[in-house]
Amino acid sequence: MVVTIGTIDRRLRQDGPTRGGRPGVGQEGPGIKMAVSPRRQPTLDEVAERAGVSRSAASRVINNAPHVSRATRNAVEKAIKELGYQPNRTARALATQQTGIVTLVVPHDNPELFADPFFAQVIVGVSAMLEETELHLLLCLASSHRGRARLTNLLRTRGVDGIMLMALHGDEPLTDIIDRSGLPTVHVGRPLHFEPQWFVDSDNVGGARLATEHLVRLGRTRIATITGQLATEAGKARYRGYREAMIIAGLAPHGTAEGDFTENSGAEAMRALLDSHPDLDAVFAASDNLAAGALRALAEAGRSVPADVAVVGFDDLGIAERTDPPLTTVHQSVQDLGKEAARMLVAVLAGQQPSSIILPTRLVRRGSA
Amino acid sequence: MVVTIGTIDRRLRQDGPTRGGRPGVGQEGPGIKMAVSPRRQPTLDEVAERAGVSRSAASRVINNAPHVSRATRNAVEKAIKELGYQPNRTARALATQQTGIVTLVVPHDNPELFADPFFAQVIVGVSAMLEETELHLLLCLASSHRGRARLTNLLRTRGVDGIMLMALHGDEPLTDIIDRSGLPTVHVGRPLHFEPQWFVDSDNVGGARLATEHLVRLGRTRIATITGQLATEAGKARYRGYREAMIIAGLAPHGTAEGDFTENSGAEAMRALLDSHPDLDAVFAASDNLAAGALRALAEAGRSVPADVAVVGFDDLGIAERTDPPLTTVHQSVQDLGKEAARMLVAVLAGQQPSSIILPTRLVRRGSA
DNA sequence: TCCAAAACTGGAAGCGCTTCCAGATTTAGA
DNA sequence: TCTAAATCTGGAAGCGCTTCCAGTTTTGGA
Repeated sequence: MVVTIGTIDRRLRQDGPTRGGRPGVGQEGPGIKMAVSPRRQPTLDEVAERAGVSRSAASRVINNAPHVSRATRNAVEKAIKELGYQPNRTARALATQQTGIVTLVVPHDNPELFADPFFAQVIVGVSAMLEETELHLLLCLASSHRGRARLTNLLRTRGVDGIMLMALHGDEPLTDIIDRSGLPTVHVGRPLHFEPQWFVDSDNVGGARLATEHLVRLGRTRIATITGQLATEAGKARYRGYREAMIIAGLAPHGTAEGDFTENSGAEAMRALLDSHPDLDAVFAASDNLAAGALRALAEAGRSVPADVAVVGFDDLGIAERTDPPLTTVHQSVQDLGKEAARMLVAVLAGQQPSSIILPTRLVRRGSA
Repeated sequence: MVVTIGTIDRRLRQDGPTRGGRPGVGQEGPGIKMAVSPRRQPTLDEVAERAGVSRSAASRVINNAPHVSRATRNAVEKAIKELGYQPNRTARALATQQTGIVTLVVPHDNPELFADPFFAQVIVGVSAMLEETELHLLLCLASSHRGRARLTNLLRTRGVDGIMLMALHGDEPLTDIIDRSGLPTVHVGRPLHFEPQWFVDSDNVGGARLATEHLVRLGRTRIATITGQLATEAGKARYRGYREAMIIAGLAPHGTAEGDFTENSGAEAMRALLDSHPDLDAVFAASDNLAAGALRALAEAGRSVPADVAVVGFDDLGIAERTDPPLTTVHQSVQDLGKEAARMLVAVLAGQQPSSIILPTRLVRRGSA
């Protein structure tokens, strides 16, 4: 039977002693078991018995531990194969105190924000790296209070072995929660107010310099900038890169407007700049979204790009190719960001002390500058 | 170039063979433990002792089970509060045979594909729904052979309680793996060759009809279509919707070209259509990406949209607003897709028998038609 | 006041695996 | 051939929680 939305009865746990099936949901009574009862998997004991050895011997074989004779190993391996045995993950986790799961935490006040391709790219990178290990990825989008509570619970109950945190805003209450958990944590992008022990970040300052220097090289002298939130490390860093490049070039900043990394804010900022500095001949926007907005505003104002005003963006996550004109921008490899973060976390979990990493950026020339 | 930042000094307990940290990775020797040793969490026994009751009583309190006197409950709750106790997730999972984790499986042959905003939206929806429960989300991007093996392992070792599967292609080997696992599975989007017991899908046929009917209503009569892969349920369904609408309108299809849901393939298909049916006056593209490509090709061919050729897309995931002209398209609520899938899985896990769901679509009028 | 029924309680047996340890077996050196 | 060292082995004790069960206490009706 198929029903269109609206008709379905969405009661989850109704009154009465429904067990709900979830540990910790907390109801009473004899629970309903899972609708689909999986056939029982063979246990280590069964393997051991079949192989005619003790459970410990079997365990040693499985874990590749020493002190196993050739004969024992063979017998156990045979039994494993015959039974199609796979060690139970949970039992193993309980015994070893390690879950084999790491989490990527993405705080966000607005679910839409997660739709930014940035996150998808990080996830792709993380996941590509983890695929080479035995670790699995738990994705934790923590927004609401409830979301944070869930995360706290996850960490305190030792539900994961390690954390990758995308620290977005300045004062993320999550950092505290995470700190308190004592779990190894790798930051994807640096937070605003401190430098974590382990992080991987793009070279935002360097990238912004690259962009600005490019504009200088084109002979532009009245170069404005549209920044991202300055309450963001990336926002600050890109702004810094711009200023440094300007100073080195012996130029004075020619207009600054703060956006919030969105296209609309970019358009708005551009309008403000055109207002305050009508003679500007170039603008460095701290993200492609901002730049796209700026392009729109410039078009509306009748300025041609790049003839009248050259524009450079930052990110190169796809939008840059679709603007009109296509955007000259600073490319950062977000997948690598994720990949390196995962690699770093794996190293930490293995007891190593990896160094934090700053990934290079590069200029991609297209039509807008 | 990768710049490493400083050397962080943090005490580490070195020496001895590295354990690798991962269960199942299989090394020998006395391992180093985790770099960061978390302070031990209090156990249920400690709670029970402090409360002066038995462990079972304490457990009952925590699980809200019946047969607990007011006094016992109070004592235990007090102890819990004082100790800051949180039940250990793994231990509980072992005892209850439920992990409290569900997985969203996204098969993909190309990591880039995952960057499609579609997935992000599904994740946002899933995650929003799960936030209301005690369940966590494990994201499984299974591509390579290794990825599939990992998934198999995850399922066979009972690492998750349930599955949400985005069945993309026709003959996904994963369906087999998943079937075999016996775990409750909800499909996000229907697979090509069979109708699963539990799925949630958008009304692709209806949406395509909406789109085509709109073109008919505009007075267009030579309406072509650019389909997605016909080896895809969505591709097939949208094509079907188009044909149905045409039949109802008493019109004959006026050109069909198959794309693969990408912008480039859309452009290519459009060129082919212009070639074979130069007199077409409208086109229904089975996705916004396809439509965006079509718009490009039309512009290149000097046809004006919508004057010469009206274009309608499908999806409405952001791109539609940014094309030139903005795309009239069929809106599907992908977040809801995720949300409903999660809700359905939760219901199944709770022992219910939810009905599958087909979510409505609606036409969004913009500039292209 | 008494007694059966209802409500509560803690002991104990798991869940499936790892790992310590003491004893048994090999191995190799003399 | 004998013995110390090296290697292997299985028993047993966890990991931290749930849950069955039998015994104990309360309750309430007569």
